[in-house]
Amino acid sequence: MAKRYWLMKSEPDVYGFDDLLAEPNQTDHWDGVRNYQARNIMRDEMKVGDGVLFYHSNTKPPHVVGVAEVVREGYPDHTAFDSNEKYYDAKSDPDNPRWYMVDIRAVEKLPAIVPLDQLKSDERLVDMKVTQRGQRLSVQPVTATEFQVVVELAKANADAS
DNA sequence: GCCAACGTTGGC
DNA sequence: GCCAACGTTGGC
Repeated sequence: MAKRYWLMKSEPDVYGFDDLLAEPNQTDHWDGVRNYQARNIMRDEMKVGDGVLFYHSNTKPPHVVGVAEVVREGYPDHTAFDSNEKYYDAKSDPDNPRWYMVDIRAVEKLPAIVPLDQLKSDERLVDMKVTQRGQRLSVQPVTATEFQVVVELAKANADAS
């Protein structure tokens, strides 16, 4: 399977790219996803080595901030089993887990952020889910081309500033 | 802070 | 299995 690419959303106030950079080995597990579509992607589709665009939502402006990679494939999200956890789900049984997560490692913080407006205005990115109205999926696929374009936009932004 | 979009829940 | 009610996401 060729390397694939994904976009993962997080609210910077909750868990931002800098938090990932601060982790040992710049690696952490992506817990707390409680959406079946996103779960399926993490459980079934994300593979070690896949590229990830790290996106900050619910901030002004929303933007892509960095690049990460998948370092561990889907495994049960243990935070669903612990009633002390914010993301506890009584319906997820350790013998038959409902929720899964992956581990990602920060690869690089982009030299400049790429705001959502810029993603929307680039004709090469019109099919990106994140640019489409009402698209809330927190883990979504992107194409190799889209991934590359976003990285290039970040570099161009840095050069222009 | 608002609210549109969308996912989930639960009564029937 | 439908669908109304409700909760959440997330841009604006």
